[in-house]
This record gives sequence, C-alpha cells and structure tokens, in this order.
Amino acid sequence: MLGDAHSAYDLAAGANRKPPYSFSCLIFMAIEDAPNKRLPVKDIYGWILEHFPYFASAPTGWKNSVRHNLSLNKCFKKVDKDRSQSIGKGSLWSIDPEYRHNLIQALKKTPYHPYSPGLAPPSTSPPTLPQTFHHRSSLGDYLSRGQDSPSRYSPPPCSEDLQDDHTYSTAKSPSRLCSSQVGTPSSPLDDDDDIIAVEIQSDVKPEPREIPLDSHITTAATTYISQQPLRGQRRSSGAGAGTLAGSSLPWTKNRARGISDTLPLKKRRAAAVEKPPESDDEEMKEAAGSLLHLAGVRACLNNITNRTAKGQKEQKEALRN
DNA sequence: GCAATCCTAAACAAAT
DNA sequence: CATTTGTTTAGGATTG
Repeated sequence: MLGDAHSAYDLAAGANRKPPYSFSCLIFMAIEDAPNKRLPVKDIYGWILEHFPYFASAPTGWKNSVRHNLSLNKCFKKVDKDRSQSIGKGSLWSIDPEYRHNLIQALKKTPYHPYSPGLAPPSTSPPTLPQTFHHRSSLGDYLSRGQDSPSRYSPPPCSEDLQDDHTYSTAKSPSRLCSSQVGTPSSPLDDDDDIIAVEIQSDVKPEPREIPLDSHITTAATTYISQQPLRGQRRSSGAGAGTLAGSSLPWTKNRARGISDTLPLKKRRAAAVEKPPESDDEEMKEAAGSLLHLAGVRACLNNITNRTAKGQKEQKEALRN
C-alpha cells in the first residue's frame, strides 16, 4: 500500500531528504504495513529503505536508532516467533495495542500528515492548518465530556506527542496518565481514536481504531512524499510534533516505572515477551485489523491506480502540448 | 539557562 | 568466529 508512496517519493525528488518522521513513526508505519502487523528488525530496515531511500545512502547509524527505538519505545512489543518459521535472528516486533493510538496520534501530528498543522489534505483545503484544529477540538470535546477539566485542552495522557523514545527522563510525568498505561481500554486516547472512527463511521466500538490506521499511515507517507519535506521540522510544531521517539512519555519503556521496575530490566522484558502475544480477544482484533487493512490496501491501490493512470494521462497530454 | 524531546553514537551481551 | 539483534548509557542539537 505504501508502494506508491515510494514511487511518489522518488518522483518528488525527495529521496535524499531525511523523512520528517521520527523513527518511531517509521517503524510504526513499517509494522502496520506488514500483513501480520509484525516484522523482524531486518524487514523494518527494508521497509524504511524501500520507502525512504534517503536511508540507503545514509550512514548506518540509523539502524542503530531503529533498534534503539524498538527497545525503548513501549509502543513496540517483541513477539515470540513461531519456532516453525525461522526468520533468522531476533524476534518479530509488533505494535502494542495499548499504545497504538499514541502512534497514530504521533503520525497525525507529523507535518506531512493530512491532519497535521503544516499539511493540508491532499485534495481539499490548501496547506493551512484547519484540519489539525479540527482534530484538536475534537479532542477537546472528548476531554470535556470525559474529564474534569473541560475548560482547557490538556493533551490526553499519552497522546501528547509523539515522543516515545528514550528513557531518559524517568519520572517526568508520573501522574500523566500512566494510569492508562496498563490496560485501561477506554483511556482518553481511545476517544481520540474514536474521532477517527466516527469519521469512518465505524460502529465496532471495541476496535474502531483499526480502520483509520491504515489509511492514516498510507496517507501520511504518501502525503509526505508528495509534499516534499523541508526537513528540519523535527519539532517545528511544538514538542514532538511529528515524532514519537520520546522516552519520557508514558508509553516509553524505561520511563514508566512500576512495581515491576524493581526487577532487572532483562527479566522484566523477558516476562513481557513470555506472555502470550495475543489473547483470543487480540486475535479477533488482529483479524479485524487485517480485514480492515486489506480494505485499506484495496482502497489505496485503487487510489494509486487512478492516480497513476491520471498522471500518465496528464503527462502524455503535457508532452503533446 | 533550563527542561524536554529527539537523534546519534557507542559499548556490550546474546543469539544465530 | 562473524554478523545480527537487542539493551543501555551518554551526549549533542533543537525548541519552548
């Protein structure tokens, strides 16, 4: 689905530009783009390389950063691979459903995402920023109905921004919703996603976020590509706009300290991996997600087809003239 | 100037 | 043994 993004990227001559996405976003997109929603590190590299040729010529340090992000970002979860399927070293990485919306949010906040301030939806409005505000206000609405302080917009616990990465600041925002951290199915963030769900008229409450995701991701990458980044936006729109790499955020692995934090990190991690990757419920979610994904792929392919066909036609006409 | 966020580099261990 | 993968720490750059 993102294949078009790649070509568009090349066409846009942006291949050598550093993507405005944080590594977290890139990883997220890569994993989401995978049929099973899980990828080995190697494939994540591959996906990034394929869609963002910039990294092909970039120093290899970016791979380190990718791994670094996978390790530190709570949004990413290691999944035990079937012993039957030997994919080489390492394990598969997936998106932790618990933090998935955070990533989505992060993505939405990227400069080149249709919902982001700096980027307008491809077709409709001009490159201003209404969309974002729309989004924000929606958030605000949600918050006002769901929280105590309706008056001011306070970023949803984990959604605040995309920082995801490291670790560093440990107890930074202790109170910040870490409550939602563990399994609070209906955390504020979910609402945010509901916003999206509403847009797509999804009535499947339990897993409304599945749908938007693919389209968001696709749109994001595609949009970015076609919009020619100006780089340096890293944090252009406020803290973490567009990047999730943070660490201090609630969903950052190391930062969130809990009871189990007393355990050696390795053991904690092991425990996390040990637990069955998916419960039945999650399998259902995944199945739903896959279907939605397919739907998204199809829609995307249609768009691509139409677009390319249209483009070629236009090109021919241009040549003729 | 400080805090927060993100990126990069590097060291190291474990797995393959 | 070499390479890859995963974890952790440290420091720099940028922004509010």
